[in-house]
Amino acid sequence: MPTPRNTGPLYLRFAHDLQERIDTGQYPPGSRLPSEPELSAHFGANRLTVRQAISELERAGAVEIRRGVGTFVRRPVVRATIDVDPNSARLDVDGRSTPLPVHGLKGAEERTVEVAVGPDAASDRQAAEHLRLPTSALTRVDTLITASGRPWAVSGYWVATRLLPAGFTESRESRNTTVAVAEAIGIDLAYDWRSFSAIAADIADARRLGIGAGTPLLVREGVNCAPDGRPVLYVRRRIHGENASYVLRYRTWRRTDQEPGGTDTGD
Amino acid sequence: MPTPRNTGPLYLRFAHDLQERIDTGQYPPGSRLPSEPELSAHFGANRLTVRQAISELERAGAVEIRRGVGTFVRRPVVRATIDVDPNSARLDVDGRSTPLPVHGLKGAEERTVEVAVGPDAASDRQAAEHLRLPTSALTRVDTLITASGRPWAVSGYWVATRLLPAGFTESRESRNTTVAVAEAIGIDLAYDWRSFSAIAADIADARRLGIGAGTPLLVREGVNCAPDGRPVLYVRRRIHGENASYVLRYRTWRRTDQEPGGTDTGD
DNA sequence: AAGTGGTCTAGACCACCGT
DNA sequence: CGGTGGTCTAGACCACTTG
Repeated sequence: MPTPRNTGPLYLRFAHDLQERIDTGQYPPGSRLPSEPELSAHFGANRLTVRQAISELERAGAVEIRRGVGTFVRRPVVRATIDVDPNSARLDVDGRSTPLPVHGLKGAEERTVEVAVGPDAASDRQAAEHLRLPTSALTRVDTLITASGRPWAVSGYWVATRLLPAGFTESRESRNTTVAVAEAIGIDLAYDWRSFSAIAADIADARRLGIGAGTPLLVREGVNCAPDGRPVLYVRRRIHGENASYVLRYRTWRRTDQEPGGTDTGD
Repeated sequence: MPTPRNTGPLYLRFAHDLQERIDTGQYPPGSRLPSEPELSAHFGANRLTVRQAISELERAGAVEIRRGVGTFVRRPVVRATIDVDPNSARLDVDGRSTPLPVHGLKGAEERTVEVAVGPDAASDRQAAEHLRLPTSALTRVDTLITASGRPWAVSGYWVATRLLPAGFTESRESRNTTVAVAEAIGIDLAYDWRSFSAIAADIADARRLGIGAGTPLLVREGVNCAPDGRPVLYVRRRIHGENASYVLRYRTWRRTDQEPGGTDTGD
């Protein structure tokens, strides 16, 4: 049984106190917490101290703060689920793209945000390593995927500059950037590897996604390779953690039939 | 080019200002930022406001704060990588466990922290749904995996109480809980599905992992099933996001030979 | 002992939301 | 308009680390 804080900083005690009230149903999902002045009076502490406690709950995902309205207990989140076929390494079939089905994501669009040649940040060096090229030989395409108009994910695509046709940097919108790149360079792409990790949103990503710095992001990285096995494309996508879940189904692989016309985002 | 904040709250402007100095190498990785009083004087703002800016950078993972010492620019993190064989759904081969190789994780141990019968929280209801049983019929085993003595991941294992032998709740330590469960119930387990997502550490997990609430966690969920396909075991593991990355290799599947005696954590 | 970050207070003003 | 949360200040004391 975890200790119910009778020691330590006040704001942590208050946070645990409030969390317990949420857990026991005293503040059920959707309900409003007492206002900051009310809690301040109740705990006999300064409003800033109470705010720090509430801030802990918000960072932990337990409450949602609505400015000018109040602080509310969050309901369980519903994630979009993305099926990853553990067995198929092919991205294209018969020249047509077969993006993975995404369930629970509506009205998705992928828009190019920025195109840079020969960048040199941490992720650029990562890409260079994976593609076995110097950063100066790479072009990076950054995109933003929105769903129903709201930011859903940011992605970076790295590919050798010399493979890209001259006009490529002009294309500003596409339904699936991986497929667009594959078509532009005229190479049939297959998966080499993919990886999943979690990071805190840095300040730049936070701004583009309209979330706070430090919000958990699900990171999907991967390399696509040519038929001869040479790595060609490195992708690094950051998705607001609450919005997605990648699923590997090992038994009976079948497309779920809910969400007809499921969005294809290149996942 | 992202806007260099000339508007908005002071603490965000300061945060962007400092982030830019980090990006441009004015404050290189490992270096110390000016102290809070120094920054306070430099920006001409209250120390609390400066602290709020630094707090943004810390949440974004850009700096590390060491109490009594200073605030330092973080170096790139090194993650343990866990290979996921996309093609094999079998957990046991010839009655021996074949856990997945983990690279970069040293001195791992899994210890049972708590055993509960018939719980009823959000994740318990999730488990009940996946196993198609009421929560009252389930036993949950919580474990903590440490690496070199430091917390690495917390896990929950849910299984039908009636399948477990009487003495199972006594076992306090095992090298691999999934295998221990499989042996205890005498069923050969295979993967049904696995999923990856990212969440903010809630207050309970944060305490067990020794991190702050809201820290990004990589969540691996999964169901293991019996040979006849019935779901038997539901696992939900939360790993400090910075510490792990799951990798699916689609080409030449081979065990990497670095990290000999690689730890087996049931991944 | 000196310097660092961590917590807390009291009070003020602002921005946003609903009625 | 009144109530909510968001930002900022000035000042105080504490806990921790290093020399």
